[in-house]
Amino acid sequence: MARPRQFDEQKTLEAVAEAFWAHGYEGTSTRDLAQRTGLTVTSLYNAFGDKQSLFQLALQHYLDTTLKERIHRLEESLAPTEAIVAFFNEVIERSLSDVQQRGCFLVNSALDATPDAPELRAAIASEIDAIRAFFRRCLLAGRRTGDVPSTVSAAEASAHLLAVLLGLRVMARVNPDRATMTAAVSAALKASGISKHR
Amino acid sequence: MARPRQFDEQKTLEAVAEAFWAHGYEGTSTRDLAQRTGLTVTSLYNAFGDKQSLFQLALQHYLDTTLKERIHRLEESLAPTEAIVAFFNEVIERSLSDVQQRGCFLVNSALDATPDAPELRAAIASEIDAIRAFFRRCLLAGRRTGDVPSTVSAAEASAHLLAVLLGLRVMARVNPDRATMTAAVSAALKASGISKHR
DNA sequence: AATAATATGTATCGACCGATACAGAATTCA
DNA sequence: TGAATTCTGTATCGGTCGATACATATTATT
Repeated sequence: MARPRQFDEQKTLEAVAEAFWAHGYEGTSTRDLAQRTGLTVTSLYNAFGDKQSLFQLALQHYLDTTLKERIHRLEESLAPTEAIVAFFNEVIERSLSDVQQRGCFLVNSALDATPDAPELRAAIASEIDAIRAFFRRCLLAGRRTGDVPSTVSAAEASAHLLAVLLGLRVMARVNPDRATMTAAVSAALKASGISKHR
Repeated sequence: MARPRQFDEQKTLEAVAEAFWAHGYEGTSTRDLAQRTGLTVTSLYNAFGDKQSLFQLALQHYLDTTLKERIHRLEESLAPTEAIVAFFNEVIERSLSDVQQRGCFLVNSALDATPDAPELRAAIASEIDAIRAFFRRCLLAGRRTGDVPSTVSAAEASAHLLAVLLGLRVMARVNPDRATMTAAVSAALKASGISKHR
């Protein structure tokens, strides 16, 4: 028994995420967000709470629609080793096609999160570990199918692949160069017992 | 024919760097810097220019005294492959011993630098490439001494090691875990033809 | 000692920050 | 239709931001 919201919350969170993604938490004002979303500051506060919770909601929305979607889609439609290869390929293509060179919202947030926001840090750490878990599942599944030699430690290789992925995202932000990125990925895949050709 | 400066510029830049390192550019106010250095805002502006140039000077000071010093020291005193191993070991130990979990000032700055600061981005990209050049020199030298097999491409392996290093720095900021870090480094070193034991 | 030049400290500028009070518009339920 | 409830827009709050003007203190040169 009340007036319904006159804007699309999902679209709004996407616009908010893009603003935070490009300029960071401190570098984005609530007025910027209002202009970017086409709403008023009041509506934003009314719908999503204060700036901190708005940031977390936008980050979560980004993760759900981008990262988790990617993991789920690749893991379901491709063979284990192919899923890992495709994952890296998508990250590279995304990094190179973004003219704003925003890198990864999650990684940006990881470095933007100051020590005095422990719950945010914990949430980010959890999401990052989910990526590692994805690598680990693929590696173990690949071992069962015979695509990954049993001499490769899943724990070690998944940590290794995660580090390379995070490193790629830093490169994407500051200097996205295809040759460097593909070289790094190629070496990492070889080390994990995954042949390059897909 | 004038009054000499009554503070140590190097010490001041170190204090400034630590503040920016921990809280980022936008998250550190000029008043924070004044309190942290024990100076007045006026003195800071008088000696170093505005906030932007103060940031760049502090970053440069950090790089000269930490990163470049480390590269120079290791490259001069150790065998090529040992220099790489020692480099990663130092990074891991530093990451784990920092209770503030600040990660790497250079990497933090890389992600903090917005797209509308191209000269800063270029400077950061240049510094990052210097790390890759260090890896490359070590790999090529290691090949000459026979410690690195000639089947390892120096271009590919240096990009790979750089990605792992940057990834480690992200991990250090959000969740510094020794097991994950050492696993990632161990796999990367093996892939580069560098035996783990030092 | 006189003078020129620089450093320092206080006070303050205009702009922007996050956040909210308040009133009016809009919509659902009775 | 009437009333309760929620949303939206304007205006504004106190605080902090980066930056600077100004006066004073301090030092090197003449």
